[in-house]
Amino acid sequence: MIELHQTLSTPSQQSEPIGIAQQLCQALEDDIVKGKLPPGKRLEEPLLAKRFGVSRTPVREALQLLTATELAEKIPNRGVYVSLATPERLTAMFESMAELEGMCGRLAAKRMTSGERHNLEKLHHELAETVRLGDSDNYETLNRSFHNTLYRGTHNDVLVDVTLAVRRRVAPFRRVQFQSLTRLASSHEEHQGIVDAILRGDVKAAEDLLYGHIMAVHEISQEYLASLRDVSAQNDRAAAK
Amino acid sequence: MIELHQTLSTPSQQSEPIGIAQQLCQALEDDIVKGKLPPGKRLEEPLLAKRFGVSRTPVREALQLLTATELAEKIPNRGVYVSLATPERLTAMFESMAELEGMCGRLAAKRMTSGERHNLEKLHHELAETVRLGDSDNYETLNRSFHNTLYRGTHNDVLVDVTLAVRRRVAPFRRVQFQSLTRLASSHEEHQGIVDAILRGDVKAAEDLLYGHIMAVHEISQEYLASLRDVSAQNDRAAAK
DNA sequence: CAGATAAATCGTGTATACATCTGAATAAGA
DNA sequence: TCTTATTCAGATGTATACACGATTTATCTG
Repeated sequence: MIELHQTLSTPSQQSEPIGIAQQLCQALEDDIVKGKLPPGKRLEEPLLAKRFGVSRTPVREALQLLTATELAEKIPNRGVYVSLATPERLTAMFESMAELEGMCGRLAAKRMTSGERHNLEKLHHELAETVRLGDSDNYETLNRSFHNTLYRGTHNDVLVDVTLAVRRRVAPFRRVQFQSLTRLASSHEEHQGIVDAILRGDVKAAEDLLYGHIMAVHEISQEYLASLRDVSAQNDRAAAK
Repeated sequence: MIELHQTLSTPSQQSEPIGIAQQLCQALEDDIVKGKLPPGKRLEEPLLAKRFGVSRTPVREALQLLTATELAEKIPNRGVYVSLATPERLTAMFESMAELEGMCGRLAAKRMTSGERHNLEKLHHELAETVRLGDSDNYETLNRSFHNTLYRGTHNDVLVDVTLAVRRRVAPFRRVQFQSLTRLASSHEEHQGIVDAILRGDVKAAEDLLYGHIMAVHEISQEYLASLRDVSAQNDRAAAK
């Protein structure tokens, strides 16, 4: 009845020994993002335990990790439920992310060392290559490094943590943008302006450009969310049959 | 050998049924903040289980909650350790908090409804009363509501969550400011300016004043941290005897 | 037949038992 | 005596069992 996952281990970066709970959490995240687990769906421990072939203990741990990322919420004595991803909530997430990225950009433009600035420039050039090749997978990876470098440029570990936490939360909805090659190109163009602003220490421009850079993804994601709703509706119809 | 806690239930707000794990987490937080559990200290499950008279299961849950707040960090297969609270990290926390409060203030000044603005003013007046009476306990409670109202004024649930998360992280070090009555008064004076800025929709002023309001606590907390280090040093000497 | 109440069913919360891993102490060898 | 291997104690990771609570179904009463 329920489709079993053939393997829990992710093909990439299996090198470091990661716990079962984290793998379960990752798997559940993916399922939530892809709409297999619709918002509001109850996540029952015995079911998941059977599905993944483990006991309830690591499942509970995974669920707690999930709730920590706000992708699901727990009601005491009543189980864990997939969080609702309303358009309003999506807007709120992107606004928060945009504000945080802008903040990071402003501080980074002020504080980055010359070495860090050079590093950012280098990543930007490597990104150009992936755009030329249309290599969206590597673009996503390098793009992550690009933004990470910005965050760390603030020289504020807590701010880095906070920003990364929010990014994990929006990541599901950001990911879809990379499927469009035209978006890839315009994203890279925006990066150009950002890098310029950072290199010349233009605090205000860095902040504003980064804010816009994130908000540009907002609309795209809303369309994606709408398409998910269509899929969900289809599933509902199929289930009602 | 090890002093047992007489009760796990907190005297205040015991009304709502809260889980054991959360109570353990709270207790551990307090112990960490008060220096009973020094940074770097290993938190061993069997020990804590005995100490609180419960099994390892809820203890593990509590530790996971702790690590989610970054007050402790977990190394796979090697246990959970109390995070280090260096002066640099403290500065980073306060800077992040100040930036976030400023951000919230800016958005709140722009978006709060007249009802919300009125509510903020009302809380401000109630705070004035506690200052007059020197009632630091109620000041802390009302102060929390005051800032919560600001956060919610952004009309952005995610931003509220993020800000609250960081506040939980700095809360330990903010708390000490309320022990000083002079700080209570100056804190309230700063609130006055903030309320004025919000009421007249002065976006920039609200942001700047809130940034300063948080950073004012920074120095006080650094002194507190220094005093904690003294205590820790004394403990070390006593243990070495 | 509608509403309320009681019993059964199922999931969560907690405790206990077992497996695996880590760090250290000890023993063996050079 | 120092280095290295091995063993061993203890903690973490996982599985299983039990207690509690909630929800649902069935029964009873009006």
